[in-house]
Amino acid sequence: MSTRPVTLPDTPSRVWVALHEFVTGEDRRRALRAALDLGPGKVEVLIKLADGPMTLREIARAVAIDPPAATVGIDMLEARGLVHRTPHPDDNRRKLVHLTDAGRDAAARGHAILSEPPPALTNLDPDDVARLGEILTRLQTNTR
Amino acid sequence: MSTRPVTLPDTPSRVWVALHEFVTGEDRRRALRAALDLGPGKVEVLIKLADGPMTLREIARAVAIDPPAATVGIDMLEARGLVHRTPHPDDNRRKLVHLTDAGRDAAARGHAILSEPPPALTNLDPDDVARLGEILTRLQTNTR
DNA sequence: TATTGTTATACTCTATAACTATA
DNA sequence: TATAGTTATAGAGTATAACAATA
Repeated sequence: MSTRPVTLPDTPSRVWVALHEFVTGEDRRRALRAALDLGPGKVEVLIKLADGPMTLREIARAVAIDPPAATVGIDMLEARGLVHRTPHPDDNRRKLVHLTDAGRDAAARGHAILSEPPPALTNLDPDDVARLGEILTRLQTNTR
Repeated sequence: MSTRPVTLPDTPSRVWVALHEFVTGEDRRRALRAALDLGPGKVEVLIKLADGPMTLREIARAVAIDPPAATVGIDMLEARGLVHRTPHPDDNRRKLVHLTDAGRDAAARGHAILSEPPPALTNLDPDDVARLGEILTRLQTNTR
């Protein structure tokens, strides 16, 4: 009787689970909390705002939260002096959220933390890194 | 004057950011909430408990939370009838947390949701899936 | 009427500190 | 004295519903 391997061959499902484990194994939340006292969602907002001001609605859509959550979240960032609101020039209902200088600094520091690859990836064979990059490019264009 | 590409070559950092975007783009939290009314952390606990009972301490370590958070979390799962506590046979300070039948069912359904690969991955060339699986295996053994 | 932002409210998730019971 | 679990408390994060102002 031949022994069969316990692990299945590489199916999309198995690869998906492994991908998730690898990515979420790195605890970015703790790193961001320690460095900036902000969660990943707040840092994500700051980084998006680095490209220019956004309305509350746009922020909510960009980070997949509801409008009330955006209001509360921006309230907190504003209380910390990282963003500020101005009236929208074309529509008095809307408000534009801008980064302050402190917010721009926090966005840059947060981006640096989030861009720091884990050692396992840094130590990976450069050919594998290149292959991985190519496959990811194909995945990203594979919306369908 | 030659035009240089805007994107940098594939560095570990760029690959890391792309990996993260791909993985977290799928909103598992909403899917789990809709199907089971549980968050990813709770489902993760249920799935781990499917391998056998664990003490509160073991659960806390396994999902990287503090002991009080484990107590509160298990309280909630117990109130929903998904787990139950029994005294530890060897040590009266400890308690063992077991899945109930309902908990085992929820763990299975949660595992199915978490294992469901996104369309982009399902549609990926099987050779790329295999390559990706190999690279992930090398990454996982690359702890250093 | 529809849209933008807000307030009120509630629940989940997690952390720190202090406590109880047991080893 | 050290460990396992708990309680109390606090804050971040997000959701739903109801509301005000503006389009």
